[in-house]
Amino acid sequence: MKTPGELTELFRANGRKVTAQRQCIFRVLQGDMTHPSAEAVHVAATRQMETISLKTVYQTLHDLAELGEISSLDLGTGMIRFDPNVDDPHHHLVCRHCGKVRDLVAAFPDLQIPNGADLGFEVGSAEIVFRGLCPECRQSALQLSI
Amino acid sequence: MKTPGELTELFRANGRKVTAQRQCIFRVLQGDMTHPSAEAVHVAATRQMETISLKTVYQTLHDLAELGEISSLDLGTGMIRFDPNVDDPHHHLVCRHCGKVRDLVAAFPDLQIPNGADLGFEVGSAEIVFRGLCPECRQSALQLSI
DNA sequence: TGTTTCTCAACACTGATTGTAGATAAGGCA
DNA sequence: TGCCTTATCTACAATCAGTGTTGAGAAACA
Ligand SMILES: [Mn+2]
Ligand SMILES: [Mn+2]
Ligand SMILES: [Zn+2]
Ligand SMILES: [Zn+2]
Repeated sequence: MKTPGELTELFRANGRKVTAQRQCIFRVLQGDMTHPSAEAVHVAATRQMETISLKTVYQTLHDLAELGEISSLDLGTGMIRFDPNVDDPHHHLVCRHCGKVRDLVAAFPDLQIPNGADLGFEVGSAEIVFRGLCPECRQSALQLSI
Repeated sequence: MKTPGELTELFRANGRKVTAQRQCIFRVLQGDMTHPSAEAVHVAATRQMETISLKTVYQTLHDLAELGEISSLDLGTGMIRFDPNVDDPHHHLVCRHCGKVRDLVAAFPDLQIPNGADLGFEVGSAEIVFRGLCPECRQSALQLSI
């Protein structure tokens, strides 16, 4: 994702208006590695601007996704997650207990589908999702089993 | 997934009652390779038993998943999909246009996470989702672009 | 500054899934 | 078989993430 300043110019260049709410959301997303849900972005934005509505957050997240500045991910945690890291290709670690999502920057070169196994699909992308327990949930699982 | 007869015994052995509705759902799932949603299972079940309720379908699908006879998949198509194929490990092809899901039976052995890249996660499983266009949607996309 | 067009925020709505509770039926036993 | 206990079934209401609508308000641009 670009910086808030660059996003301001990008929005103007695309005929979108730049409002205080949108700039607030730009700042909130800047450097956020947690893959926040719309709700989480709203909570963080509210700390800077009490009256911002959840709908506005959704709108702006969709605008950013449309411009390719963030990506939206459905990782099975019950809510769409948004990812400002669109510059390096990566996969994801998902905690099956608390839903935490972390980047896994690693190349897995051998995702070639064997001949004939693609059943006629025209395959455009492959995502790998690693599911497990994050350090925090691992810790509490340990304590429970003692 | 076991056969309807075996599932009947399994349910009884687990203290669950075997009803005509449940057996109807067993039959519907038997050999279904489409990874149906609960709604799709309900539609198919209704053809054999007009009055079966959607809630009963959800309940039975959850029971089967709890017993390990089917698995439930969230592949980002908007609905949970159910998979009676729990016997051979496989990955999935998902059509990004119509949501069709197909098995991809192929081993991708090199999914080892590089040392230190797991961020302390205890990784239990890795799923690969291949997204693209199914043969039918590919065909209609072709016709549109001519 | 005035005009146009986009955006804001409140509200109602959707669609998948879950919760509730009384009616009903399964399974065990005499 | 007939009764009893208990799980299950159905209809209905509720939830929850996300979307559609609309009048008020603000940005862009001349
Ligand atoms: Mn990411
Ligand atoms: Mn499958
Ligand atoms: Zn966790
Ligand atoms: Zn398709």
